[in-house]
Amino acid sequence: MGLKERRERQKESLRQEILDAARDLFVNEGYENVSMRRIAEKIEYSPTTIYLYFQDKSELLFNICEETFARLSNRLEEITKEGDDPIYCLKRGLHAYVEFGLQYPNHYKVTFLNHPTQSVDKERYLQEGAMGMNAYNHLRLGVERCVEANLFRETNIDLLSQSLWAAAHGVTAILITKCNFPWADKEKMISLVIDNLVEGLRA
Amino acid sequence: MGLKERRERQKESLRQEILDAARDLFVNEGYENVSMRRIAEKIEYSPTTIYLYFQDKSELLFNICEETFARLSNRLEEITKEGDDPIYCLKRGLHAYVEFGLQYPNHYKVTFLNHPTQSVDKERYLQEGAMGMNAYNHLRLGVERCVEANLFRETNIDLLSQSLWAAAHGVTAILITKCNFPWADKEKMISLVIDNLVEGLRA
DNA sequence: GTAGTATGCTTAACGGCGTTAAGTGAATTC
DNA sequence: GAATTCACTTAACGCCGTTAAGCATACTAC
Repeated sequence: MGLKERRERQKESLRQEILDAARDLFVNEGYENVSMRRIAEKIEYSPTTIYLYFQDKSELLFNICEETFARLSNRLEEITKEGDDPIYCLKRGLHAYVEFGLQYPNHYKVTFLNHPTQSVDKERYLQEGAMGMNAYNHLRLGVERCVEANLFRETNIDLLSQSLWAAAHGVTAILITKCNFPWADKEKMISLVIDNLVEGLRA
Repeated sequence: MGLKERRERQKESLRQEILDAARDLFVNEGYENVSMRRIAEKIEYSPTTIYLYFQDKSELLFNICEETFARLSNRLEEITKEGDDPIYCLKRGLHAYVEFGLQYPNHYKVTFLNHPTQSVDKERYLQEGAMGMNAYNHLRLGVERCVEANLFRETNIDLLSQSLWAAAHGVTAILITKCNFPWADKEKMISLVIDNLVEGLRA
C-alpha cells in the first residue's frame, strides 16, 4: 500500500516544480514583475493550483529566500571554518556577503531593502528575522575572534559587527538599486570600503 | 488680458496640489502601496485628471525625488562652503547625509531605496541621473579638496566618493529599514563607519 | 448674438493583477 | 455501484495603471 506515499511524492514534486519556476522568474525578472499567472503558465497549470501548495505569492518568495540564505550561511560558515588569520577571514566574509547580494539581487532586495511597514503575517516575519540573524551571527563570530585576539581598538563586538554589516550592506544595496550609475570600479569600491574599514579598526 | 496667465496659475496650482498629495501618500505609505485612484480621491478629482498633468505614476515619483535631492544638495552646499579643514568638512558632509536620511526617512526611502530604475523614457532617465549627479558632485567636491591637498592615499576621486557614499548610504539605509533591530548604538555606529573610513584613507 | 472651437475634466472601459468561491471529473473507499 | 475524497479548473471579485471617448463650460470669430 505505497499508494499514499506515491501521491505524497507526486505532490512534493509539483511543489518543487512551482518553486523552481518561481525562483527562475523572480531572479531573472524581479518579484514585482512576475505574476502568479505567469508562474502558472510556466508550469502548465492553472493559477489557482499554486494556492493549493502555497498560501500566497510572498510565501513563494519566502521559501526561495530561505534556500538562498541557507546558501549564504553555508558560504560564510566555510570561510569562518578555515581558521586563517581572523582579520583576513573577516574581510573574506564581508566580501562574500556583498558578492552574494550582487549574485541574488532580488532575494537581497526583499530581505534587506523592504520597508518594515509592509508586514506579512507575524510568524513568517519572525522566521524572516531569524534567517537574517543566522547570517548576522556568522559575521559576529568573525568579529569576536578578532576582538579576542586583541586585534581591534574598539572592543564592542556588536557595535563592530553592526558597523561592518552596515558598510557591506551599503555597497551591496547601492550597487543593486543604482545599477545604472556610472560606477568608477565596482570591485575596487567593494574592497576600498571593506578593507579600509577593517584595517582602520586595527589596534 | 491677464486671462491666460490666470489660467496658467490655476493649472500650476492644481499641478502642485497633485504633487503635494502624492508626496504625502508616497512618504507615509510607500510608493507601491499608493494608487493613482487614492491620490485622485485625496485631491477630489477623477483619476484621469492626474494624467493631464503627469505622464504616469513614476513621473510623480520623479518630481518628488527631485525636490528631495535639491534639499539635500542645499544642505551639503552649506557645509562645503564653510571652507574648514577638508577632511573635517568631508566627515561633516557625510554625517549630514546620514542625518538627512534619518530625519526624512520616508523621503529617503522613496528616493534611494526604491525600484532599481527600470528606466522608462530616455529623457527622464538622463534627468534622473543628472539629479543624483548634482548631490553626488557636492560629495565629490569635498573629496577632491582632500585629494588635492594630498591628504589621501587613494587618488581616484570618483572611486573615493562612491565608496564613501556607499558606506554612508549603508548606515542610513539599514537604520531606516531595520529600525526594529537591537542596534548597539546608532550614533557610534554612524561615526565608526564614517570616521574610520575617512581616517583610514589618510596618506 | 450665435456658431464653432478649445479647455478642463469626467465616465466608461481595457487588460492586467492577487486571490477566492464554486464546481468538475476521476480515483478511491465502502 | 454509490458515496466520498482528491487534484485541479473555471469564473469571478475587487483592485491596479492607463486610455478612449464624451461632455459641459469658457472663449473666439463672425
